Amino acid sequence: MLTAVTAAEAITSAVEHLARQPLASAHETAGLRERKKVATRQSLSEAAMRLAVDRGLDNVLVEDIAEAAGVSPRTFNNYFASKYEAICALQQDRAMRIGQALRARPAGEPLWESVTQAVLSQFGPASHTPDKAWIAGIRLVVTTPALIGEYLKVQGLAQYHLAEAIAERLGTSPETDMFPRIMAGAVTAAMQAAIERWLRSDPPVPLVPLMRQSLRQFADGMRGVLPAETELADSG
Amino acid sequence: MLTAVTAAEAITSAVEHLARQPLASAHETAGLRERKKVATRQSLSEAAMRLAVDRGLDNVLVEDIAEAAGVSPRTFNNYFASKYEAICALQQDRAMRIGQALRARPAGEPLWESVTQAVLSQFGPASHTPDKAWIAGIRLVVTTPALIGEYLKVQGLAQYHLAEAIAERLGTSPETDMFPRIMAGAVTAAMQAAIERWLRSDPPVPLVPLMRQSLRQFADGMRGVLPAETELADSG
DNA sequence: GGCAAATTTGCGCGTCACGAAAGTTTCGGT
DNA sequence: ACCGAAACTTTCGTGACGCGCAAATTTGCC
Repeated sequence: MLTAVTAAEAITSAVEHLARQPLASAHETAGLRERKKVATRQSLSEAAMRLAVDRGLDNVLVEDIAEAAGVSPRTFNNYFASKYEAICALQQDRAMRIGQALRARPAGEPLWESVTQAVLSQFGPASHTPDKAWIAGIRLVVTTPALIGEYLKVQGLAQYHLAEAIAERLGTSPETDMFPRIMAGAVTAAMQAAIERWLRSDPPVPLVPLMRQSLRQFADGMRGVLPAETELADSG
Repeated sequence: MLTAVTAAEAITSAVEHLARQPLASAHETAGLRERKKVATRQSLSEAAMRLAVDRGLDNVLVEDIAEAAGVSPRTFNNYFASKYEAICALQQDRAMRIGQALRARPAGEPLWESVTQAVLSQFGPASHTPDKAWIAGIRLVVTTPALIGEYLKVQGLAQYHLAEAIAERLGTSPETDMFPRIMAGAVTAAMQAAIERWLRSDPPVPLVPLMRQSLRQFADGMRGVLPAETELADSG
């Protein structure tokens, strides 16, 4: 794995590297080959998560995960570069699907609404409180120091993906317009904030309203914070 | 390294783990102990960066870095968990300093201005085009797949730090108000976007104006995108 | 059925992360 | 200036990891 690429191409390629992974949503399509790959990937990811949740991350070897998924340890590494990556794969997939969801929104719709809907669409029906396993999973990821790094990495990559989708909607090129990136950063942060706060909610509340509220706080907060209309800006 | 912590506390603690690292700015203060630690850390980080830049990341062992810094390999791991971490330490430190800079802004100043100044203050004088080594360093980090992950992680942690500083300024608690997190996410993304674009600038341009422009694009972009004033919002 | 391409697998190696304990340096009180 | 405690470094050892390589197996397609 050598390292010569043109600057910002690399990020894109890194994003694609993960984006290229078959999403679970590719269920319907394709031949046996593809379906098996998806299944294996999911198997591994789920096994990793489950084992880590109820046995403790440090007590799970790659070997265990592979065994639980019925493949050789070597195959594990064909899918994931580390057990951390395997554990975060679900988050990864969901994050990637948000970009897709955004592209699928009706053409005329205002960006804000599209983004909101795209995001919310990936967290189930509005009043749905996620099941125990999912909660335990997220909690594990957000709680375990060793996983936080991976989590942040996933979030970061998701930003690029989301930014591309936003740029498409705005009809601008990410090469010249920095706004999509920024917007994506804010939206991603809004999601994270909502999730964290949701994790802390003691009588557990449904996630989606919190998520919606977070995006609303984004909007409302910005209004109070934006500087006066840019007057005749300086240097370039 | 076991893993039982209360949910969102862990992130904070992870942030602190890195934030707690002595910053190079602690130069002036403290006894010999502290100063040596800072020196060693910096030594290691610089060695890692330099070696990676001109020899290729894959041709640098932890052992090499330790040797170049004049310490034992084991000591390297007392400071950094991986060579990637070592390489990104400079970015790490700068990111952390932005939070400090924000806290140091005059009390009455509007948030937007404070943030802008805090950010810009960490990228040198306005017309200063960074030196070759720094450029090569950033390019390496943003270009090498294996380092991108670490970079994103750093950015993610920086967000938390920045968010805390913003929350302080706004006088709200990050526990209940999600806006600081979101704002921090946007600002961080703005910085990244500016840096990437700057890396791509062919007749090299100074970074600071680009950074300023990015923040301006943030503001201007938001104005065009914000939804109509929230009317009587729903569920909570 | 059978060939080409993709995927899985076994093997091996160099590297890594980190616990434990002993050695060394710094600190603070007297 | 000395001494004991605390902090930091080092040596040693180990289990695990990440991945290149090449052989074996499975899948896709005609």
